[in-house]
Amino acid sequence: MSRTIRDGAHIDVARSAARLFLEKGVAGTSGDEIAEAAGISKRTLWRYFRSKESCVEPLFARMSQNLAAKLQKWPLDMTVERFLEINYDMSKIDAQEIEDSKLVVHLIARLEEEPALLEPWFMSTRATEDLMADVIATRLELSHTDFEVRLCAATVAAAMRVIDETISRAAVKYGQVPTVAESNDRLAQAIRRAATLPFCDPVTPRGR
Amino acid sequence: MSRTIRDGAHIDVARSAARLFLEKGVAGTSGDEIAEAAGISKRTLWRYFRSKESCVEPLFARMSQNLAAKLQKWPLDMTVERFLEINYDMSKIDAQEIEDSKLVVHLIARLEEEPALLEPWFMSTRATEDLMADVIATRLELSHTDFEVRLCAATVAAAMRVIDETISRAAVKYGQVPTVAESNDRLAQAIRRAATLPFCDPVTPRGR
DNA sequence: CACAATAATGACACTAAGTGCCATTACCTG
DNA sequence: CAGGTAATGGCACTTAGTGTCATTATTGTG
Repeated sequence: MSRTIRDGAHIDVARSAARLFLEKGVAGTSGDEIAEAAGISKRTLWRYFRSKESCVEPLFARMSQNLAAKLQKWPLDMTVERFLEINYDMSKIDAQEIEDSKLVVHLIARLEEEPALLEPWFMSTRATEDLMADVIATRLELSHTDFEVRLCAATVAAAMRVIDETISRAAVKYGQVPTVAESNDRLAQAIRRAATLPFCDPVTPRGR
Repeated sequence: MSRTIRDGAHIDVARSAARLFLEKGVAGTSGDEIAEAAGISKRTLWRYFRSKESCVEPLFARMSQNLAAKLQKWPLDMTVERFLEINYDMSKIDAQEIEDSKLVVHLIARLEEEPALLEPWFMSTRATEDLMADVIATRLELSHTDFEVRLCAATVAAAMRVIDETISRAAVKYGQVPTVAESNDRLAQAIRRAATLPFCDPVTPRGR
């Protein structure tokens, strides 16, 4: 990103912030505490983040980027279902990433009690939307600024958000942890149904 | 709402805040200025709103509630297209409401330059989502907490948001003001395409 | 390697957002 | 009119967030 800021500096802070938020609530956590827990000065914290709540955004962003990285490799001649099925797991060998996922799931599960977390969560959904717009535009050979593409990206991102919220709540509050295959299946179904453009099916590069 | 707070006190503040935000930007407007412009004390302002940005929420909310009021009267045996066509305008005789709409359109058109306004805007979308969940649930005789209903409400609300953003930007930045009929048509189409459940078509109360 | 340029950080003072507390005022009820 | 409750205002206070500048780390260059 920038020239010399250590890669991962922001997400390290995000992890500290997330743990504090989960432990003591957003209102019960001060910026100073986050800075101290992350081992940076107060001043640097506010250079990294525009607000206390936004400190957790890098965690949400990582999930998006993760998905993005996968979707980059989605072959044009494959359905979403098949693609997600094949890609199920694979990359999730990193222990850090599993830990991050847990934090994210707990944060999402707490959205109702912690409305302050809604802002970063919605910002993340917005980022996912942009991401999906690129994916859709690429598959259908359209511009990512095209109205139809924006519309489709918005509905799909919204569907993904609902899936995330549903699964996270079920996991944290009712202990219903689905298998990765189940989650992916549910996600694929929701994406397909939410889509307003046919990007979920195989597409043919040149042909009309 | 509450026992003695004057009805419309909040939205009056919202109007003052919106005008100031549009004139001098969010960052360039202080809470004190908003309070002064609205003729209330600083202290009361912070009792009304949790943050500076959220001051404009009642304006967004009014648009949602407006739509909600209409949708309450959506007959079960009518399509969205027809319903919106029939309801096009009608209620918009109130001068105040036209003024409010203008403010909202300008606020939405400025979302890119004023990311601080994204939070209240997303909150409003969330409210619309809840609203649509009720409409969908009623039409399909389901619970508004049902996963399928939530999913559909989310995609539809997202579509409505994109329409609002598109139309507002086009109007403010390129002077392309569509007729009410055009807007409604576009809205109906987007809703229908975004929907994951068949609530846009006539539904039969008891049957099946 | 040394040195200059530039980017990142920290320290500290400062502004402004937002809260706690309590006295005062408006409103509703009997 | 009296008395209870809800809303407001004033003021002190906390904390989120910024401006400024000196210091330190990093990178590129001869």
